[in-house]
Amino acid sequence: MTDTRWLDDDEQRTWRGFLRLQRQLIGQLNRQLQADSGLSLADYDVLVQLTDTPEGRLRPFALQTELQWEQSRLSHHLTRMQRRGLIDREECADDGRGAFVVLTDAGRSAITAAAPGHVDTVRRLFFDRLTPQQVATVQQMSEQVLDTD
Amino acid sequence: MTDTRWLDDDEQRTWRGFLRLQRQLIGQLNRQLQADSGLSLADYDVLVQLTDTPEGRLRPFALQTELQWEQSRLSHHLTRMQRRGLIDREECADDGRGAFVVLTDAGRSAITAAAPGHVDTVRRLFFDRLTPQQVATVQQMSEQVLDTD
DNA sequence: GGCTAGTACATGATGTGTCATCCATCACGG
DNA sequence: CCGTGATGGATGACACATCATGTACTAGCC
Repeated sequence: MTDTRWLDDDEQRTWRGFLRLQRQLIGQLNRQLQADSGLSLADYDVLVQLTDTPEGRLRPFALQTELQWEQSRLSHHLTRMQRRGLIDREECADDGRGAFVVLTDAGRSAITAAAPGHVDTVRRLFFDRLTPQQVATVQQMSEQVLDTD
Repeated sequence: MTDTRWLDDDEQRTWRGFLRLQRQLIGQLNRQLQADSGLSLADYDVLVQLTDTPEGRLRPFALQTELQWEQSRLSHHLTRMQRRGLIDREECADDGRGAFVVLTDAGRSAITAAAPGHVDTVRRLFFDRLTPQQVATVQQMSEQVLDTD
């Protein structure tokens, strides 16, 4: 057990800043979405995946790998979204265990209504405040950090 | 109402990458802390603030401004931490409305035990995977994005 | 003193994420 | 056909975050 290399002041500032940045961004995005269209960021992500398919239907496990969510989180979330009428579940003929998640009309109009405002907010809070060089760095970082695992 | 400037593919990748990066990092940090010392990241942050004071006592509103938490989140969280014996509440003589949050012995030993492993993890997952230049960019970014508001 | 704001904090309701666990079904070797 | 293990998915319990609201006290101001 070697000695811990504590974070120096600079590193502390960076780390705290990163945590705060991330919490602020997510928080504001969530509030904007919630206020303007009654959706959460998670709802939005699910709906986007569904609208990206021609039929507006996906197997949950496909959604799961797209979103990189835990399986039970997805299941719970789908239950809540179904209760709110944004999606529906259908049985899967091919696989007796499986199911389909289907976009409802309400779901489709919700995402259609929400998208412009959300994209504007992402642009305003994130891209507009960073230089192209910084944006490129973020891209690199996410690849580096995520791949190394 | 002008037309929405949608995100191009590159921007989409960057944004998704950032979201995923952040979720992964927080998730792993939380799991490590939880597994190794039974604390959450939030617990850890509260305890750090308390240990930074000579007496291990702070007014909740001071904690709030340090952590930048919502007041009710803090209050709920303190209730849970108190129930687990990590902190205690005391009345404040100066201000009849106020209170003090005090570090208990259990709380102090919990943070002492947790700190090395947590710092190691932060280093391993974040700092060790980034170049000094990237770290500097993160620092800049958090300042830019957070100040602009 | 009495009125009015504002501050410090708590609480309840509700939505969200995680863990552990369970059930049904599929795939496959015997 | 029959086990055995893997896969697709649901569920209950619980920790956590947020919103709206409530309570108690302080601090002016008349």
